[in-house]
Parts: sequence; C-alpha cells; structure tokens
Amino acid sequence: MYLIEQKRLLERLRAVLQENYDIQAATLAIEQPPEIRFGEYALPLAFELARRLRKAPRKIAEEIVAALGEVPGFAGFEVAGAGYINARLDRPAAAQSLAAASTVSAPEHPIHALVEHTSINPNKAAHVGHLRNAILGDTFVRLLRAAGQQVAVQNYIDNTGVQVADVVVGLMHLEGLTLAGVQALMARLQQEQQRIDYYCWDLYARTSQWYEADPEQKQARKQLRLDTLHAIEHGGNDTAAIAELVSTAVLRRHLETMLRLGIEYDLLPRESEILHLHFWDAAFELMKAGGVLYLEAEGKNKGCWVMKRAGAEAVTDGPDEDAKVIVRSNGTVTYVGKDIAYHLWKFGLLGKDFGYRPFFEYPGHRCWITAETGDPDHPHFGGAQAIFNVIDSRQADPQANVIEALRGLGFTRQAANYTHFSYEMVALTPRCATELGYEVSAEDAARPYIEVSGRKGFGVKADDLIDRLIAATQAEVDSRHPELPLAEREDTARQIAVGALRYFMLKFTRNTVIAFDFKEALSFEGETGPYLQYAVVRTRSIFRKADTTPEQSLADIHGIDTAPFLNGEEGDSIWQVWLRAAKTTLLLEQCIETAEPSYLARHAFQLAQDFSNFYRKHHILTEANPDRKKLLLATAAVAQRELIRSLALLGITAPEVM
RNA sequence: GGGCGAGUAGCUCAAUCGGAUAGAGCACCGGCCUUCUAAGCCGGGGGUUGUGGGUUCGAUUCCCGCCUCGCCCA
Repeated sequence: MYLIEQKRLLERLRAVLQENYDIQAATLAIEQPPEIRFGEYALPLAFELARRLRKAPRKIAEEIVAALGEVPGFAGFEVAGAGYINARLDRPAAAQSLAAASTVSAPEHPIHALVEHTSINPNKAAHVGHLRNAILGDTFVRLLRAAGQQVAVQNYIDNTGVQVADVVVGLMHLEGLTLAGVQALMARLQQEQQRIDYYCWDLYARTSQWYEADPEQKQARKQLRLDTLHAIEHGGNDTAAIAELVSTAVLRRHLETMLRLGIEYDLLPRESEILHLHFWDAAFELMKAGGVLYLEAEGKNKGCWVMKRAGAEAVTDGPDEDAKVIVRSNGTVTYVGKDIAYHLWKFGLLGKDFGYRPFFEYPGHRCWITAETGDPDHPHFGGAQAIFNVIDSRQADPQANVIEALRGLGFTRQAANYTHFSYEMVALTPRCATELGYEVSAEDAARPYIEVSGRKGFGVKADDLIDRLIAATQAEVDSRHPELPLAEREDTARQIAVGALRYFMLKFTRNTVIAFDFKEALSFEGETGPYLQYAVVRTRSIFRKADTTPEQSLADIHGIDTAPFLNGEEGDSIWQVWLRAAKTTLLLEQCIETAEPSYLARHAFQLAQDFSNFYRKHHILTEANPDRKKLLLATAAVAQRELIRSLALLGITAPEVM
C-alpha cells in the first residue's frame, strides 16, 4: 500500500515539475516527517530547486502544492518548516486497501539467483562466526524468494584443503591411526553419542600446536602437513580416504546444526570434484585464450602465471610486481585460480559440469552433493544469472580478483551481477573469553574484542550456544506455563531460542564487528527476538478472547467509516501501527537492493514497538463503540499479519503462547 | 608501504540520495499488574557525532589533512 501511493505521488510530482518549471527530475528524495501528525511523506525538493529557480524554498513549495491539486489516495498537501512539502494520506482509504492485502508485485522475469553461504571448513565444529554467515545468507535467500526470484542455495565445501589436512595429520600422526583405526574411532564416537565435530575441534587445535611445539621437528612436521595435503588432493589413497570419511561426517554435523535454526541447502559443491573433474584446466585455457593470464618472464614472479590485480593500473614498463599469482612457478594452482574456475561454472560459462548425488534429506526437500560420477537423474545446478557470496570481509581481495577475472574474460554482465555479500566477523569480548576459561593476555584484555580462532580452539561453538539458549528459554517457559504439556513447552522454548539467536545476528548492520557476549546473546528483553514474538503472542491472545480471527477482523472493517477514529492525537496512535505495517514491502525491496537484512530486523522491531504502544493505550475488548472496536481489532490484525510476515523473512516463528 | 572498514550517550548499536529537535536497547533513577500476557508500558538524567579545515540554505552523512583501532595485500 505505502509503496503504491509513494510511486503515484512521485509520478504526479514529476509531471508538475515538467509542466510548471520544465524540469525533468530523475530521482526525487522522499522521506517521512519527524512526527506522524505532519503526514506520511515529506518532500525536501523545494530546497534543491531554490537555487536553480532563484526563489525562496517556501515560495516554491507553495507553488508546487497549488499545482498538485487533488491526487487520488491523498487527503492533502501542506508546506512546513523552511520549505518541506508534507503529504497526507487518505487514512481511511489507505487502511481499507492495506486490510484487503499486502502484496509484493512479482517480477516479470524472475532471476535465477544463486546464494552461497555457510561454507565451513569440514574439519571442526561450527562456531558463532559461522552462525552469523549462515543466518545472514539464509535470511537473504528468504528475502529474494519473497520478492519472487528463483533461488538456489549452495554451501561450498573445501574438503581437500589445508584445514582438513591438519585434522588428518592429527589422526594419523598424533593418534597413530590407520584408515581402519579412524573407522573404529568414528564408530566409537557414534556409540558414545559424542559429536565428531567437537572431537575434531580439539584435535585441530592440538595439531596446530604440535607443528610449532618442537623447534627441531618444526620443519619435518610442516613437510608432513604438506605431504598429507598433496595426498588428499591427489586422491585414491588411505590418507585421502580418511579425509573423505572425517570431512563428510563433520559436514553432516554442520547440516544438523544449521537445521536447528531452519537453515537448509540445495547443493554442496566440493573442492575435491573441482580438482578431480579438472575444472581448472578448462578455466586455464579460457584465461590464456582471453589474455587474462600471462606468463611472467622476470622479477619475483618469474615463471608464474599471473593476472592484473583488481583495481590496479596496467603496468607498461617491466614486470607487474603487484600482479596476482594464479599458477605458481612449480605448477600448483592458487586458491583464487580454483575459485575462478568454480565461478565460471556458477554462471554456466565453464563448459563442464559436476556429477551429483543425494546427500541429506530435509522434510520435503533434498540436498545434493557433487560427485565425480553421480546420479544421472538430478536437478539442474549452476548457470545462474546473479550470484551472492556470503563471505566475511577479510576475503574482499580474493573475491575482487575473481570478479576481475570474469570481467577480463569479457563476462561483464556476470561480473556486474556478482555480489560479494560481505560482513564483519564475530569476535568475543575479553570478558566472554575469560568466562569460557581461556587465558587472556593483558594486551587482549584491553581490546574491545578478540578474534575467534579455530586453530587455537578459541571460540564459542554453535551447538553449545544453541543448547544454552534453549536451556534458558526452557526455564522461562516452564516457570510461566507449568500447565502446558512438556512437548508444547519444549517447542515454545525452541522457537524463542531460535528467534533470540537469529535476531541477535541480524540486528547489526553487516559491516559492524559483533563483539559476542553471552549476557547480550541470552537476553530476551528490549531489542531482541523474543520481544517481537511477544507482540505477536499478545495479538493471538486478543483474538482468542474476542472469539474471532485476524482475517475476519480485517474483513470486518470493510464498509465502516473509520475516519472519525483516525484523526487527532488518538487517531495518530492507532494510525501509527497501520503506517508501519504498510511499509514491510518497501523494506523488503530496500533490503534486497542494499543486501542488508538488518533493515528488516529493525522494521520488525519498530512495528512491535508501535503495536506495544497501541496495545497499552487502547483497550480493545472493552471498547464500547462497535465500529471503533472493529477498527481496533483490525489494527491488531494488521500488526500481527505484518509482524508474522516480517519475522518469517528473518526465519523466526512466533509461538502460540509465551 | 598500499588497499578496505570503523571512531556517535556510561556500554552495545541506529540514523534512507546531504534535510525538520541525532534515535533505540542495555545499565541507572522513579512510576504502572483487580481491565486483551509486566519477555510489557510511561517518565527522568545522559551528546563539542575522534580532531582540524573545506563545500552549502543545511554536514553524523560529501571532500582534504591529522590521530586511534581492526582487517587484507606484499
């Protein structure tokens, strides 16, 4: 509703500017007045025109208001302040229209988008940083789908990388296990119901320390690490089999952890297939032919295949010492090289495809994994028109280089539709680190936050956090609603815990470092998920007691004259809820355009606040005037509808009671 | 050395393309449960937006210098 009126107003304004001043305005700024009593839209355009027209802003604003005349859906326009034009909606009409529906206009040609998120090295348990990634990515998927786009969700698995190699070194050389020994270990862990990702968390940290522990052995151990990595990359040996076994088991644990938060994937592309299906060879040929790669003849990169770094100037005299090495002089391909090949595949430009086989079953949905020879009957993957890579900001440089390679190959459209969905890391506050029993140096204690490190085993595991959240919400629910059956209390506690966690990860803008603290994350008051859920629960209670439904209440205001109840200060306090509720679609569009889910989180919070204010001020069930009561019920209904809708976009559900 | 990001209330964060009195939450103080759920609501104190210039009707926002912190690259 809000967007439609906004577009109509701007169209009319453009026409007025054209007719009266012969001005073609491409973009017109539109805001909301500081207080709702001034109207719903504020236009500062008279200020901009003042100079051009050599007139006082107020005078221009008055002329424009006179020229606007009657605009359908609007009650009037007025000049305010030094020259603002404030627009007032026809509130009763707007309420009727919002009550009828809140729709998103479906795109004419839905985009085939590919969102990649989570992408945890399968060598240890997921931690809070991975949670931020997965929750951001999953939320963005929900936003795109709500806007009518076709979205495939991928979780990239680096199963042949150095991190997996470290755990394999730990198993084989610290624990002295063979392939059969590792199989026995995994069986034992399963029998004892121990999480293998937790076991690897500790082993990975131990192995990392072991490399450095003995100065005399340091060189030999680093060589062992390198040999192990190469054996894994090559495949077809026991070392690779151990890597496959362990990384796949850890991967399954990651999928289970994320499923606790309602996060699912369509495909798990693995590095092992990128290697074994020789994706790089195809990309190498394309890049050589396209002139993107060249063999450096002199300087420090002599003998390497390099490309111009993203954003760098072309070097004409001598070697480009700043160039990005793609193939080292010993013939090995760098990570960026493999990533370029993978991204050519994502856009359907590589001329090669993976094999696929089923890997994980969700209720009503199957997740596939790549394979050298797969199931012949599989869905189509890749070939996206737009891609979004949810990767932390530290990867900005390699991401830029992949985009640069695409552009260099002439795939400018694809390069333009490649979004590095960047976000800052989750770190721990020094207090949190101390609380967890880690030793904190004096230097670290003085910092606002300390970076999480899997190598040091330093961090908060995702499942531990979820477990703690559930324990805390369970205690609250049990004490508030002892009369409910256990299953219902558990389900309620789970929903609140998930709501608290998801909202916590979404309330910050992407480029803010989150300094994680249990006190804040386990808070259920104020700007938190449970606050939003509580607002919904209150509306549910109203409809239960009123013996009606939100749908019926929205239908019931059709035909009544709501105008007497939507004016003045009293009316403003009701209208505020409608106005906020009307903006959900606008916020959805803004979130997609800016790739910033936090705006919607904030919107949902503000709507919950508006409703809470309204709820306190107007007692619905005891309202004497029947028409006014209908409006109040419809207000609660529209608040509930848009809250549930906004929360769903954030991946949060609201329980029946709490 | 080069690149990117950040610096706003005691703390954690917002602030749409440059707009009206810079807003929330937490913490603190004081009120509100016999009326739809107090995981709530109302009120209060709390700001030289790191710093010095510039641009203009108007700057937290844009430009330049400096300081501090974080990340990335060699």
